Amino acid sequence: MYPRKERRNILVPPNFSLKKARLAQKRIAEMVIEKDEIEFPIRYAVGVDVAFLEDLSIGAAAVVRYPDLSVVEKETVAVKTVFPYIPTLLAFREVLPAYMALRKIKTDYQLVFVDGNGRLHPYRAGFACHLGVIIKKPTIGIAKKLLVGRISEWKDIFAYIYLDDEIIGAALQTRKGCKPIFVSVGNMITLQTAIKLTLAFTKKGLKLPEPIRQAHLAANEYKRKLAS
DNA sequence: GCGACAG
DNA sequence: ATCTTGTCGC
Repeated sequence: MYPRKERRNILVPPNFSLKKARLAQKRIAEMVIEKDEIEFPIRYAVGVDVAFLEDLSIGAAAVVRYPDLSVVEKETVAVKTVFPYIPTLLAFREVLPAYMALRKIKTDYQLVFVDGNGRLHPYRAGFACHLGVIIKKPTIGIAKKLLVGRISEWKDIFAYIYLDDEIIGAALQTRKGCKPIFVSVGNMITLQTAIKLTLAFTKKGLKLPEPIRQAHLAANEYKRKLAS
């Protein structure tokens, strides 16, 4: 039926159609704008992340100010999990909680960092593209593991990721002694700009860009609050 | 057919 | 992602 792991805490909805999901991803991939349509100068960037607790999906969003990288706002939400984790279909599981957390943000942000891939996806329609097309805002995908593609030659801390002779993302060793992170275009941005901004939003000595790191912390904070 | 596979 | 304490290294 669907890929990997038969032990899931949730089943695909009875009305789910893989064919339709792929068509949706194809449309999303076509809607992605790979041009810099960002409002410069960037003053605020928000990071979104999703955590899980039993049958709940916890969406978190954290706004970071540039260039000092201090946290100015954090919002969280909890909704019932409606879709299992299936590689390449991550967005169908996480977009709703991420979108709802983002909707609570009052700060006027110019950029969104998403915990997952953008174009670094077999159909060029990862979570960051999916969310980016929905909210019509510049998004950057940040993943901690490689989903698809091949890492080319490393040039210092940098290496492009190729898939079908096409550059779909980049690996960045943001911290010495750590595995790299994988950056890719979500929407309304260029890979080059996405790389520069990722580095600009990553604190020295830390691996992840601050918006993502803070969203992750906020999600876990809210999670243990619910658990207690 | 087999293995790989974001969070 | 989640289950979990201390511990090795820069």
